[in-house]
Amino acid sequence: MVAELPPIATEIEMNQDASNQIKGMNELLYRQRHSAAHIMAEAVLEIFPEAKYAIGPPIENGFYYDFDLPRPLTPDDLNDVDKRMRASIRADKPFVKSESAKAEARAFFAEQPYKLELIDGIPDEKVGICKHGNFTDLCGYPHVESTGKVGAFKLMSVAGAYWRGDEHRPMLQRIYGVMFPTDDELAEYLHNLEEAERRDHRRLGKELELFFVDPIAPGSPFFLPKGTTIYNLAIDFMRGLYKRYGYQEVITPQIFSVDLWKRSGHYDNYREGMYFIQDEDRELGVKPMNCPGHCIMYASQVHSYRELPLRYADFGRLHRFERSGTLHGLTRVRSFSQDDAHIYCRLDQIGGEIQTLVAMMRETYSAFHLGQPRFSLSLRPDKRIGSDETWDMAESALRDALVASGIAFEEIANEGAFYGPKIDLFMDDVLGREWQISTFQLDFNLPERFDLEYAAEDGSLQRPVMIHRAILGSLERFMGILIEHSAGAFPTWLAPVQTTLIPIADRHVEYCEGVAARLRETGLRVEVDARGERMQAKIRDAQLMKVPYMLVAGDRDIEAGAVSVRARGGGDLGPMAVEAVIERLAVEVASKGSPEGAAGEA
RNA sequence: GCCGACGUAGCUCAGUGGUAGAGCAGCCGAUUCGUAAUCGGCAGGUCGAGGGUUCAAAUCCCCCCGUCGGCUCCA
Repeated sequence: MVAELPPIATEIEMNQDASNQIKGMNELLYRQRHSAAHIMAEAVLEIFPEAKYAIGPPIENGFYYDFDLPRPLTPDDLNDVDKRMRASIRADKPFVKSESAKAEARAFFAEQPYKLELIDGIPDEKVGICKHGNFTDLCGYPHVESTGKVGAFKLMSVAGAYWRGDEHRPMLQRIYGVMFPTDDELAEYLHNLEEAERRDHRRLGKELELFFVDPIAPGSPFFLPKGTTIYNLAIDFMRGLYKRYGYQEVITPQIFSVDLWKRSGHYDNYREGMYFIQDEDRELGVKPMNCPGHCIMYASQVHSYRELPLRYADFGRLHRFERSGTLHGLTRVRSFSQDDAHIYCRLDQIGGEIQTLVAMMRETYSAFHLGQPRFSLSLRPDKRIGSDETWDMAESALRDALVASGIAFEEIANEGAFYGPKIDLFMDDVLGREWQISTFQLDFNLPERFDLEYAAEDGSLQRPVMIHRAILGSLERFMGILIEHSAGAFPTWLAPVQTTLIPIADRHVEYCEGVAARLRETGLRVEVDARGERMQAKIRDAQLMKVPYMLVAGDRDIEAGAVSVRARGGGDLGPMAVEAVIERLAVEVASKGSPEGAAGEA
């Protein structure tokens, strides 16, 4: 295996434009991170010569490599790997690329089952080989010229990872590292990580007294009064939209006979995600989704084309079994409710409905001060129901609606559900993990299974199409994302406590209670901090609880019929008349603003 | 579920075979103060559950529960 490839510096075209697929990585960084993975494998093989090595790609903030090792890695091993990597980098060994015939490569990697499997999966006749020092790897991707050219790195963790992500295949040990071009950028990244931990919704949920989870109910959060306030405000907000956008809210059962789940197909396809209860005479399933119940409701009445689109909204509580290892604060839970709705409409109404959903989504993301989500459009999979004409129609209806709304989106072939194409919206959490929030899914299947019909203009009976849609998605998950994006400093309309009255001395408590009563009359959520603490301590505590406005009252204020206003983040705003404060807060609440500025754009 | 780490007071954490600790929070008392922590006292733990080793276990071993990170960003 010899034949030299062209020198690295002359652009080797990268497989599938690999570096563009990963967020925030230019080609140099891609090469550096990829090279670092090779250097790490070199180090691990020095320690464990018998190790089997699998794959080691560059990733968003660094790189990883998967190994099959004789024993679990310890933190000491990581230090050892780190040291050996730095030695290799100091030695500045050149990366030498070549190609070899598959047969030669198979002979070379005879003791490396994972490499052999990779070779089998490569369509070309020749495979890439990359060597530096004594380490040789199967590799078709570009590197830096030599080990000394990589950036600043730090090994982060060891984790289990199934070979090829398949839980039926062996579990390997994955070492994660981060790498940036310079020491400063690495330090900044590590600093940002620490900052991110401070705004982790699980931490803030406890600190701000919003929610907690207890081992007594894994994956099922308890919402404390303050968290419940926010949760209900989110629901109120959606109800407000429903009035304007023509939705009808409904209430449907929690537990259904398995007959329903058999008819809907959930029993066959989703059973492992459901909870079942044995009644005295039959088996019942706790609902993981509202859609079958809504279909029963739709079918309970006769429908005319004049009623369509018919929009049923439901905040019903859903239960889904999630594997214990996947539970995560509010973002992956077993018990939750959604701002769920199902729209029954004609095929030609799909486009208009989607455009309306985008408008609702924009209002919502703006009101909650979230940024722009990432959109994806998932197209027909191989295994599907419905005719090609129907799919053509449905896919272009979704695509056209997005284009008409000026939305940038990514089309993903083959990722749609078997029952229809869908649009998903994703937001990052504070650690850069992406979660699905909103979803708009077409469904040709359930109307079929439940034999849903409407009377058309010509008197014939037609089948409606169904749109599953949620804008906040799981309210639990939404709240988790909301907490992290706001760092707990919610816009005023959402803050569980909107103002705290701070009497300077005991003799000012009565006045504060009077002001608080006046504020409550206008619908504000107000507390009076009447503890025997100093004003400074009360301010500090209110700041830590991220209360938007602190109203301080002492002798001077009482005399003037005023309060001294302090805004969260804005400092001391000086004395204001009580009625002026009410006016300011009313405007801010109505505009969904915050003390730090107006509502964000979505 | 699987791999690894972790689980000590309400919270954050110290304690690695020999009498369970600190800070904050809580309670009581004093202080009545002008924009991010007033002072003093008191109380608070079957050391996640169960089993084992040992004269002796928070500490070592086994098992269970839970939490945290990870489990295709595909040579």
